[in-house]
Amino acid sequence: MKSNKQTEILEFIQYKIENEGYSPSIREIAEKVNLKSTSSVHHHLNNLIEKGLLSKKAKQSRTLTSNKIIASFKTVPIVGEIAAGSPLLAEENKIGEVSVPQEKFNQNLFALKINGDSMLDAGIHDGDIVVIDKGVEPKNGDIGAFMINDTEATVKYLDTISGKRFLIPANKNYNNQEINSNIQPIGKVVSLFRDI
Amino acid sequence: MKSNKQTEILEFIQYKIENEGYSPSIREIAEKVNLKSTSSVHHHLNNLIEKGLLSKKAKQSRTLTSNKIIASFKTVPIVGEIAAGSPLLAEENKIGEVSVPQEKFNQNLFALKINGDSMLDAGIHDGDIVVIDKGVEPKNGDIGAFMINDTEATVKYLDTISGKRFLIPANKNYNNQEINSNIQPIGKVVSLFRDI
DNA sequence: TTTTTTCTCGAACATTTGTTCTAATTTATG
DNA sequence: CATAAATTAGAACAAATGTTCGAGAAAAAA
Repeated sequence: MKSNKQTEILEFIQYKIENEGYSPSIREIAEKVNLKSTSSVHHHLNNLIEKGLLSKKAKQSRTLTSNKIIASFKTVPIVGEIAAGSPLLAEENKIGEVSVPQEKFNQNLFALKINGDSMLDAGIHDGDIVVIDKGVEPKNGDIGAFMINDTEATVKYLDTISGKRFLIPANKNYNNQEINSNIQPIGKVVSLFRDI
Repeated sequence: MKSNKQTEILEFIQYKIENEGYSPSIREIAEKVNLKSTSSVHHHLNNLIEKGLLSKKAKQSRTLTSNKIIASFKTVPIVGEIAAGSPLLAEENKIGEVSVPQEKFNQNLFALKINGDSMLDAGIHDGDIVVIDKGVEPKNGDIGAFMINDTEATVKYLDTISGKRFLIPANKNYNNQEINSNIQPIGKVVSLFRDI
């Protein structure tokens, strides 16, 4: 009897949930941690629940959930270059998925792979993945995603200069672009991922 | 009968798993999608399984799992400023957690919150979270994390100049720092997260 | 329409599963 | 050592749950 039985049980539950996708039954736990009786497991479970380490629904099978901060995630699609004429989020434009923590997730999120270095001075590099919230209209000073001619998505600063609104790159080698009817805002850039 | 019943069922299962942490029972599904018989649900479940959209263990309750690419994640601790004398990953230094996709996860990962703008030109901003792999020794040209005097963690480029090894910031306002016995490599920076 | 397929219902059944109780055993405590 | 507390075991029970079968209803196809 090396380590604590309760720890053993807790870890098995967490392992099972992470790897199988569902909680073990009491008898499965009993077998795993070498307890001959379901009531022994029951005893430990109640103990763990009292300590606030576990939760479960009474009289319902396999409803154990670990209260350990096991973040829950959702994935949002990553789009790359936009095929001419196709809607932004068309399946053909999808090049992958990126995950965002559930607490930040909403149905308006998607991600865009950055192509080029026009936002380099904002710390947004070629190949970075930016997450965009379609539900938030970019305001002056924000970094937003914009659709140009329905075929190209671009990420730029938005700001007003002398009463006119411009897409403003964060790179001196690129020029400001005045917003016209060919440019539609998509949403606001809310986070960034990079593999180094 | 507006939308497809199977879609309805699938979405309920996914919703339930994501929000409650465990799969619904067949009767719970029946009630939710307005089917009076468990066998009706059973029928649809088998259909969904045949289509490869669901999996379950036979004769075991609440073992439905969605085959939709719901990425699995693990969290790694984020450390901020390092308390003097305490080891890098001491509990007191931990300021949060960040998640990495399971396929990239290994036990050597942890994250560091960037303090300052010494790596600005590498697109690493103040407040960014960088993930560090302790199992990978930074090589020349890599961005690595280093421990200085056992009290401060820093992220810099590593390179050799005239036969000597330096920590090299990505910002002209900061100076190179020659590596001596007070500077220990921690690991290589492998990814970056930013909330905008 | 007729035929076929798909979907739904109801009921019954077999297992799995959580729960409870008492007692034996082990471990800690004085 | 003696006592108390914690742990484990065994059995039995009640409830939840998955499964199956037959038949009817609805929808689709011919």
